[in-house]
Amino acid sequence: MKRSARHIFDQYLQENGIRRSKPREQVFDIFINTETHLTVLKLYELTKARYPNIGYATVYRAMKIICDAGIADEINFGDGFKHYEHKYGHEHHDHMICTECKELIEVLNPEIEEMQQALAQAYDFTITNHRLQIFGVCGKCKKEQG
Amino acid sequence: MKRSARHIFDQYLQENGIRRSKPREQVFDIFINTETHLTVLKLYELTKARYPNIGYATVYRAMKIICDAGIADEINFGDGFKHYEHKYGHEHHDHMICTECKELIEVLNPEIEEMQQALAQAYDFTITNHRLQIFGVCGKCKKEQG
DNA sequence: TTGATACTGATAATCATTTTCAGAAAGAAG
DNA sequence: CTTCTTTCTGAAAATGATTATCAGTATCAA
Ligand SMILES: [Mn+2]
Ligand SMILES: [Mn+2]
Ligand SMILES: [Zn+2]
Ligand SMILES: [Zn+2]
Repeated sequence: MKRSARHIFDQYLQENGIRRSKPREQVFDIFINTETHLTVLKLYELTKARYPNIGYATVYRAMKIICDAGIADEINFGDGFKHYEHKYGHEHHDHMICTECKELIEVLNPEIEEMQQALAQAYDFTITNHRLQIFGVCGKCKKEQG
Repeated sequence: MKRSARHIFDQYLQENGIRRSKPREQVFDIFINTETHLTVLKLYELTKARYPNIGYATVYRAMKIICDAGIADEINFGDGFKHYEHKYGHEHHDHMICTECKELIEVLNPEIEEMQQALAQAYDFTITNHRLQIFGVCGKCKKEQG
């Protein structure tokens, strides 16, 4: 049977003596029910909309724990903001970002992944993680611009 | 015959009405003679060592222009600092970064580059640039750790 | 119920980068 | 060489995302 993110999270809190506080649960609730790439500000706004007492710092703190638990992943797109996406139950993937409309396309090419491994081996390098971000213009934006 | 970075830079300044000021030339001099990936602070220190009057803000300003001229490239390794590397006269390449000793290995795999193009085409996406950073542990560090 | 301890929201601090600004330098014209 | 306009400079202040601080509050095992 499938272990839910909820279960994984509970177990992580348990094992690390982290309390199941209300504000933390609220951030978790909003994050887990929003399937997009979220910035801290956006996450704060969404949480605040439903749970008006939430504090900005708490969102940062909660997301750090949610990442540590393996539920979320922090992404750096080089725009000066932290972004979060779902990790648990999601395959690794890379990102294609349209610099016009900011659309984000998740892509995965197993061959590219393999070649990175081969490349690393040639240097006796052991990969722990990688980041591939492709920037450009999406089909829609190309049409709109002629 | 080969057009030097110096020539390219002069032409860029000329065409954009940017003056050939002394401090700007000093930063250019240090950058062009340092073949490593430089942070702004490091660049400032190196420049200051030879030209004590240089200001920190001037290094930022000069590097922006040097990048615009196509001589340097700004890299974001996600460590909170801007890094600069030589662009003019250097082939595109990706980076492998050892998270232990911070060593930087420049790599290039033409097949990976091609597959990115193929991947983009499948989405009707036109690539303007990309960033591939591979993090892990280098051979040296693996030995030292047993 | 209680007591130790983790957690909270508000706020201040941090720190790389950017902006501001008054004085200095570049460079075109004469 | 002088003059004049405009760009440039260094120092210092501002910015803005993230982190740390702190006094009061909530959690939860006992
Ligand atoms: Mn994603
Ligand atoms: Mn490089
Ligand atoms: Zn687009
Ligand atoms: Zn290493």
